Amino acid sequence: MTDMQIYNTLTRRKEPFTPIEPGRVRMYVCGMTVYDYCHLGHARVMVAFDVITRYLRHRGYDVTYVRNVTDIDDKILRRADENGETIASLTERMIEAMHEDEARLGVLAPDQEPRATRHIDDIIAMIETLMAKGYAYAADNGDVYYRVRRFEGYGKLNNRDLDEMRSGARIEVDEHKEDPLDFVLWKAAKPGEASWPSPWGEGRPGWHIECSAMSKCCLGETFDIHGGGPDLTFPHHENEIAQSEAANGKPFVNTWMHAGAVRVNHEKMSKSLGNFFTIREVLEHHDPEVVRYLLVASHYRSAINYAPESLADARKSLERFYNSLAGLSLEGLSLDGLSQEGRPYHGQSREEAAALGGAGAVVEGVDSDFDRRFTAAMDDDFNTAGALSVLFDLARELNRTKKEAPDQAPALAAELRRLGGILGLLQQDPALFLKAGAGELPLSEAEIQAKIDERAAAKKAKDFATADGIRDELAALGIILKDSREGTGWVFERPEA
RNA sequence: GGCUGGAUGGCAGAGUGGUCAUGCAGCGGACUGCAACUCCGUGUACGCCGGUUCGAUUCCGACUCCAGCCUCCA
Repeated sequence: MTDMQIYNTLTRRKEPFTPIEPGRVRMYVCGMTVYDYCHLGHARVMVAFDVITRYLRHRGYDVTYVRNVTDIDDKILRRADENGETIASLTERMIEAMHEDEARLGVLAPDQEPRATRHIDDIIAMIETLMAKGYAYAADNGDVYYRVRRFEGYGKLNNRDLDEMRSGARIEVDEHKEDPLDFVLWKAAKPGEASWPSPWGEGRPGWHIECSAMSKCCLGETFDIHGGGPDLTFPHHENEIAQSEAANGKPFVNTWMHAGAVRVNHEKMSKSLGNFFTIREVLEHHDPEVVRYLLVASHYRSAINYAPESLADARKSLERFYNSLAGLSLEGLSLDGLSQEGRPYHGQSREEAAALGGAGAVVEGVDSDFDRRFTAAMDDDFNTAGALSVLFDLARELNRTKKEAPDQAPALAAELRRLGGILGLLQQDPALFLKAGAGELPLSEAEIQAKIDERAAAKKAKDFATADGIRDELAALGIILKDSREGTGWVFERPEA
């Protein structure tokens, strides 16, 4: 078995992956600030680390996956105020929506999902440690700041030089800070704002300290993997390093992983640019697995340029897989889209998940070459694109086998689904995916069947003109008929998309 | 200005110092009443200029262009 290689943002190269504790991986990923619905950029991060988690588990690691929720923040205060609702009401709604989005995309729930507002004590304790060690100071406005120049390694994640950053112009000048680069650890509350008591007065935590405190709380002072979106490397992750290593006196994280950006028209998709698509918007018109496929089909670190047409391509690729699986008995295999281990999605109990089973059973009697190639691709920094190319080979083999040695086909199909499941794909019922993946049907299934019967009668009477007329009529609605030995089936493709 | 990445065939997207990515689309053939699905075959693709090398898309250097970060952002 080969070693896994993972690209480390800190060292800027691929490194052999060796967890601190053999067999166990502790991973922390920066999650969402819950003031609005998640967009495709969030989906990228969710899916990327979901695949990473699934694969690490598949490789036998006991993974503890922690992803936080930032539920107190300027934008949350403002949005709640605009909406005329409480902060708790807003954040609860958004967290629930986030869980729905994730579940639909086949993203497994993290093992822990700490919220900033439930870790205020941990945050305060860490700030106190930083002050005691001289890394933080209380300003006369009630804020507490981190003394950036005091931390020797500051800038190491981003290869930044402090003095050059100063000349980089866009640093806010603040008379309360000793140095313009210092960042806030604790923000004094303005009158009427949500706040918590602290040794420095009423206030709330700064964004960066939350992650240092919560990761320590959930995973310890040093852990294996820290991940997040591409725009968090600076300053957020740089500041986390400064806080955690200064406070704990230990290395913070061994491997830093960052997902690639999602772009629209070659610009970053982001809330500040206003060019974002929410997950739920996209899922109104597309099968969630298609969206997931699109994200999995390129490497997690590369930027992807989102265009609605790319979803049409993704669907066609998935149709290829599902066509190869179609018509086979998939008995004994789950059709639920669950993880290999029967781990739950949000909103599902472990018992429910277990009852549905997992698709992870090892398939006997299948040439392990596909598994070997799949594993080699995934071991190389989670090369999902390379892994998918192996699955396409497997699908082709399956299609041949269906014709030439049908009795061996189910085992190959099971293998395809097993490997696909590691990527969180190919767990649907093929017939259902092919029939209804693209949205509302223009006709009911019964109506379609009636047309098919009518056409079959015409065919039997060798009235091909009528038969073809019916087929064309349905095709115009996006319903594509497929004749086979077992009868006529159909798939639905949205006509204009 | 500083720091990161990136530039691959019509599109998407892996990868490699020298006979294969892969998917979609196209073309030829098989199957089919005709199709769809599927199978077989089919493409002098690696931004530009130098260098190293027997040989570079792959390594090195310069250049051009694109994107991200340096301000909240996944």
